[in-house]
Amino acid sequence: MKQIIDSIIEKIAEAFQKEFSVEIKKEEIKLQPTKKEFEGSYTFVTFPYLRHTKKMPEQTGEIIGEYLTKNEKSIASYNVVKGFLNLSIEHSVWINLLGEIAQNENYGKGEYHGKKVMIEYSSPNTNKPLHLGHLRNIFLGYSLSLILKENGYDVMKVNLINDRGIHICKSMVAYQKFGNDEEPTADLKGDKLAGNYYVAFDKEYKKQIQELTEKFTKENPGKKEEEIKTIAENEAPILQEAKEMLRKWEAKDPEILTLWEKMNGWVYEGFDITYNKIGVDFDKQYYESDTYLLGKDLVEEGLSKKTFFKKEDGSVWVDLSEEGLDEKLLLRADGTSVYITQDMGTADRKHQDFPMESSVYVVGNEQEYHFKVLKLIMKKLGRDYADGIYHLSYGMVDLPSGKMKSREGTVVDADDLIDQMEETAKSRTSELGKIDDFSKEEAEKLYQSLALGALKYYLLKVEPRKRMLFNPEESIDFQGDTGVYLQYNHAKISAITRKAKEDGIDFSFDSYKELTSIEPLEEEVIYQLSLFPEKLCEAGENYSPSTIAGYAYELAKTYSRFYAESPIFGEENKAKKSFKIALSNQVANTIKRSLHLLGIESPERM
RNA sequence: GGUUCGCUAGCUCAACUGGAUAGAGCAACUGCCUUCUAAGCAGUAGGUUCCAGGUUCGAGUCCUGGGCGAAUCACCA
Repeated sequence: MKQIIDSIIEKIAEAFQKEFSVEIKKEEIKLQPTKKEFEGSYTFVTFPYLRHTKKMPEQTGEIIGEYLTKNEKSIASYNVVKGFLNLSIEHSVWINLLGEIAQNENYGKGEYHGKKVMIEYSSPNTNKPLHLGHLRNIFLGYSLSLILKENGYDVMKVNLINDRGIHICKSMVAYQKFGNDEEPTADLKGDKLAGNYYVAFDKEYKKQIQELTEKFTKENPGKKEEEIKTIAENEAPILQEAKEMLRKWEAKDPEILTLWEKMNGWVYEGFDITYNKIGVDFDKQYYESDTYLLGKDLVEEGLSKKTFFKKEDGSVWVDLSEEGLDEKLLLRADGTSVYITQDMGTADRKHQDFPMESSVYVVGNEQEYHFKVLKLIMKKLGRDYADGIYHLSYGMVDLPSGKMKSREGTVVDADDLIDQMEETAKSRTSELGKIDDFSKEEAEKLYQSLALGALKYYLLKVEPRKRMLFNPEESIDFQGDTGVYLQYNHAKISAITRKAKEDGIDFSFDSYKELTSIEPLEEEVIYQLSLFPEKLCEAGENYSPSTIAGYAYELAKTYSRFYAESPIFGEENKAKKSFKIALSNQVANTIKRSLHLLGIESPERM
């Protein structure tokens, strides 16, 4: 379709030259889709050019429209409303276009250019199971990796696992105290087990704070409540134990390391089950226990380049006030590193492992400041990849009761949610009774596809930066603008192509290329199909799976109208019947490709 | 307090990066299954796009000021 649009634009430029004697650059001329209420497919807006044409908007439109119908054979007719010139395209152009799209199964796929991009997502802590917020992160990252690959990138998916630190020690301490050597079972995955002890730690910690506060208040009647609370929080014995454990861990205490490895191993097994179930994977895993000491040589490098500076106490800082930010600590006075130090080192390590032009971090929006700083620092250190650092920031998933908090156990657990949705899929499906001949395995697989389809689409259709509200009381829809609707349309069309093949109907381009006329809805469906390449491209440029979701829904909706009004196998005209089947088949293919880019499967039957 | 982000129908979200009468889904109401899958289709109703100015042929979109909400500005990660 691009050639046709380009050709029309060229002719518009020509019209300006011949009719108005003005030179307008082709790049300045834009066509936009015609609004549904008006006749036509593409619209040219005349307002910006009136100072050149020195004519009224309607007149300008008429003159250009007249010129185009005479000189551009793809234009069938035109109409001018106010200053908008609406162009209708010849039916034969649409028919040929369908043929072209149908013959190219990679229609719209970006040419492989080999530019490297790394996408980091998921990045879980090993002290708690995955919840709904993680799912938004994971689905975004995974979908984005597919979208960029389809746009011709060489993509590396990585997971940076946060496997050390005080929070990990908290669940370990609680396990030591209350665990009684409990082990994961079929009913209790390893990540769930660890998560339970993280919650147990918090419970005990709160209890101790309460006790200490009461005790201190008695002992120091005059003291401010807040001060006492702060002291209690710091002095609670169980927290001291966790801190002590972290010191031992850093000193490589064998007993602690054994416990750490054992518990983390359980968690990884638990995570793998979930990753596997939701159909995502990674090309490489990084562990923070390997990377947390990195970055110190970068601090040295920065000092010698005088990019960083040392304060009297020996701590190292960078001054970002020119960039409108503050001074930022990079190394503590005792020589230990902070969060940003690690991330600097990790950025370099990643680039050594995979020399990428851009590096995408799928991380929640509460870390926007952190990544802004990281990018600036790496730039100051002269890293050429710094410009390619991109923080794909997304909003939190909130519950009606507020924020999800793992340590308080107020989260929507990922596994539970998926199980629950599979149940819904199961009961809906059996109510409808369309797959009674399925084997048990086939049926289970379908429920899973539908449950994940609904969930992934639900999380991906919303623009990432918006926070979203999830109400567990109202289950995720299977109707309307949903993943299931798209899957349903795919399955519906699959039935048509199955029947066509059984009946031995040819629906290749040859079978309908003689057709001269098509219906408006058919034209609209082909128009939608022709948008796939630009939508794919746009999704890649904006790192935006929601673009694909919105596109697929529009396509399916347009097709559904066609499907409802226009019987296919009842069609008398043979060429027309073949055309309708080809059109349907192409819609199914495009829906399938779009869903695939969102990480969603397209069942043949449902 | 500074910075960033968000605010569109009762609810959840769109709006092709400045275009025409702001669109979908859910919820409500009306029709449509003896013909290719009704997890669907068609329709009714629902709006001061947070407010006030400005820029221009044209503003939900850009600028200024204000309101509400969130995040962040840690020697936590």
